[in-house]
Amino acid sequence: MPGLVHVVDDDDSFRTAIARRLKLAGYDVATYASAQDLLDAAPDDARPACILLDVRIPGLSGPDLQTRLIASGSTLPIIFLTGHADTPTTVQAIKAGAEDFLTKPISSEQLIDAIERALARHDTARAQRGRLESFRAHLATLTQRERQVFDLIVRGRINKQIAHELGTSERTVKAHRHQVMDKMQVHSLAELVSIAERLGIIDANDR
Amino acid sequence: MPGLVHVVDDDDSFRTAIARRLKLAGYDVATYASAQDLLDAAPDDARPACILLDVRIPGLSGPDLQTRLIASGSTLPIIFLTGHADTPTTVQAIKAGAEDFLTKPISSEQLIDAIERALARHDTARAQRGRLESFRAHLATLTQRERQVFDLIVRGRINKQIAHELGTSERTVKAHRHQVMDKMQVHSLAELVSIAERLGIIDANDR
DNA sequence: TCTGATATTGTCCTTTGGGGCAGTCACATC
DNA sequence: GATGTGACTGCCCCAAAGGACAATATCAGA
Repeated sequence: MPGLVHVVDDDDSFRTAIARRLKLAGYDVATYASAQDLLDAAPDDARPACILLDVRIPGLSGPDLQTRLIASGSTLPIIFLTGHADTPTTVQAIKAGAEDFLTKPISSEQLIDAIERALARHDTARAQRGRLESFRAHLATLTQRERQVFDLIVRGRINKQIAHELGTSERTVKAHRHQVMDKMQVHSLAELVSIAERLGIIDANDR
Repeated sequence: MPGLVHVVDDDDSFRTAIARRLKLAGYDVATYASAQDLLDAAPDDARPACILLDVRIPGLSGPDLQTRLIASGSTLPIIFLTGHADTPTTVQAIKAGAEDFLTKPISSEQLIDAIERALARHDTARAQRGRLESFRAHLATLTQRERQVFDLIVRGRINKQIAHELGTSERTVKAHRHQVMDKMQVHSLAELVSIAERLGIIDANDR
């Protein structure tokens, strides 16, 4: 499946021109006249895609849209494109994770380079997010008690200590522990700790 | 201890002027006429510090110096300062991890804001690096065999499997395992896995 | 009121991990 | 040749974890 490029620009003639160039290069293209149009379309993360975004557009600005998308949890990489770049905006956009910041006019070669990088990054980001999402989903099925036990397990406590800290018996902890391993779909403590670490559950300074 | 600002700029009058302003603001200042001068001085990571760096200087350019410093493992945050900013350079510098990219003339307020951010980031980066360095140092004391056992332990293998994979006995694995726990100075499998995860030793797709 | 989810606990047994004690073997260094 | 280090291993014992089977208690809903 070809990559999908979401083009957001208020200039009709620019949109059609860039869309033609990108389609020629083998990409699927979706165009939007405003940031709000793209938000309304709610592009999915399901396929390799990126956003080609003008900085100065009526209504929500490019950076505004970037902020909204990040807040909504999107991992779509953004390539900014602008006629006139000012340094603070550039710095801010890149710091916020934009894939690139290009100035018009732009050569097809440069543009396609940037798009390829963006699509590649989206791929890895999606894969990574997919794994984490799956872990988080499992984690969400834990009951309160199971979650407490989970937290103590991955911090290296033994059942006896956990039982004491939770004011219950060692046998009960074993039962919860079993549930945790089952629900998280892991077969070893090592896997469980790996996952907890990747989800940022383990504080570096708590031992 | 006040923050230390390394100022790299080939313009004598600018260096002295900026040094005066920074000292007034309560910082320690070291000045360098060229990138090479700073490399020769080999500033240490031991105290809160940052680099205020002109992009265009004779010899090694600002971005060149940035590349060298990153390659050498420095965690000193870099604030670029330039008379004329071009977009590709700005993008590249920020992507490479520069703390900020400012244009001359710069207000003291903006400058000090940037320096404060840089110093704060340096602090956390140093703390984090310190912890990792300590883990790495412990890891380096493991013998080949212990390291093999370590790798298998943190991937969730049980002693029996490790013994089989290494073609040795379970008792021997236990002995190595003991050495590993001892040398890494941890008291639980969970801690060991945490460390391995933070050092990037566990591949996400190996289970 | 009956049901399902959650939390709790017991007994019994097996597997796994941890470690003391003791000893062999190879290899390098002094 | 003595010494030291790393790798290897057996026997024995204890602690911790895992799981089978069984059971009680609470509470929210249907």
